[in-house]
Amino acid sequence: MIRVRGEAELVARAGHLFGTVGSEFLCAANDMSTWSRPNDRAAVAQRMGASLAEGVTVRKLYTPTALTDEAGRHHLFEVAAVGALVRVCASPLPHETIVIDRRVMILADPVPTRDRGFTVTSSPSLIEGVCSLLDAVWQASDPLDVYLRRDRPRIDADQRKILRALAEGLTDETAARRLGVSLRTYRRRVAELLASLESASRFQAGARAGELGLTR
Amino acid sequence: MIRVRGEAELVARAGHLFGTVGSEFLCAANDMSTWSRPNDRAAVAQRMGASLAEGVTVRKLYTPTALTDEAGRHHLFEVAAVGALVRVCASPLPHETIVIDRRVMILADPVPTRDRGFTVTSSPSLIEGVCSLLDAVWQASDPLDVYLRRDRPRIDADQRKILRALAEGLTDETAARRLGVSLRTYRRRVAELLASLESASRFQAGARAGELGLTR
DNA sequence: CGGCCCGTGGCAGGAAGCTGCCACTTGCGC
DNA sequence: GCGCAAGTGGCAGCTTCCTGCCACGGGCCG
Repeated sequence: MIRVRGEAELVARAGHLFGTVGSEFLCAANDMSTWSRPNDRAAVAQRMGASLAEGVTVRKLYTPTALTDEAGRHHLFEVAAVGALVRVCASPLPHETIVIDRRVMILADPVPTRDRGFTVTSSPSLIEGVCSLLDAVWQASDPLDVYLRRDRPRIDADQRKILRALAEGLTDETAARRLGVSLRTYRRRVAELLASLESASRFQAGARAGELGLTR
Repeated sequence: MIRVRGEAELVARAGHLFGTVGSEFLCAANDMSTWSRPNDRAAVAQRMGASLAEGVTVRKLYTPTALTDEAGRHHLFEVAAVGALVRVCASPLPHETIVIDRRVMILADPVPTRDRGFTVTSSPSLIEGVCSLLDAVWQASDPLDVYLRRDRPRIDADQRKILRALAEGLTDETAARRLGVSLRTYRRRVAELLASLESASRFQAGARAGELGLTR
């Protein structure tokens, strides 16, 4: 377990670790303040793209802070586009945490003091402990798209009726009769609803609707 | 930072820390397996009571596992009764974590291997990092009473996999292949899931699952 | 060993859901 | 009137999903 001061020293002493990702890259932080310089960030994105191509899982956990500035949003969309899993967490994450292959962990001190401190460790017990916590936070967080979709799909009164019928577990036939439309039309409506919820199956649509609180 | 093996050694080398709690005692774990012997547990409860009387904040975070056996339930109610804050977290916490006054941290290895390993550290950066994660999980968790009030279906790890496949909008065929079971078995599982969610249709099950936050 | 329970998987037949096609109505503007 | 667009409903054929039935392969117990 070592301590370093400043990004420069971190890069010097642990930078090589970023090039040797084997299977998993995990990162949790408030925002993108660490790799503040655009070219650094671009380099990171590029390397990440290469890793993803090799089958590495990349998970990034940020708070809404990361979405406030345009650069941050852009970066997140970018990494999400190349296949990284991005989630947004409601609680603050002042200590940026990076875990590589569950073998090395980098823990940053909060907020960029002039020379930010970093703790680098490879202790399995520490890493596993932190990872299980990270996993717990991860589970409790929203995927980027879900977070952004919050209250996005516009659902009108008619669609809401369909939604409610579906949520009650009615068969299409029953629901159609209740709504006073033909089976064909009802199903058309359901299909439209699935489309507006961007879902491939009724279950998925239900899940989305439930997450978004549309069923209550 | 030191490593110890077995509860006995932990008590010998770090036991004194439990007596010197100044302001905060934080504990997160799957269940009560650590202090498995009843008299130990009673002693812990007693000391905790004393601490609480002195104005110490005690926060305990457990998973539903801790509530499965009668002894665990009892212990949790007991500590909650004397003023400890108890919350229940949906994600597993295999590495028991104890933090005292944000100055000392004990990280346990998972599951009682014969001689369970413990990592004890007083590194501020590590502790603060872990604490911010713990706080994040804490925030996302339900207080014990809230948790108990909500009657949610018990979903095990296998069912959760099914749930996730469904929530992704996969067809049964794809999902079955991914989970490595036959189509028949997969559908059996889905049917079981619908039953445990008391749903008549997949949409309804999705909606329930979404509402209960089971899809993340 | 035989008998039993349980979980699994294949199969088949049926139910439910999906959608393209077309015909019909309604409403609007020319 | 005609033409056009949009919404509806019936039909058909397809896919997906549901489930009862039976066979097979462990474990477990007497």
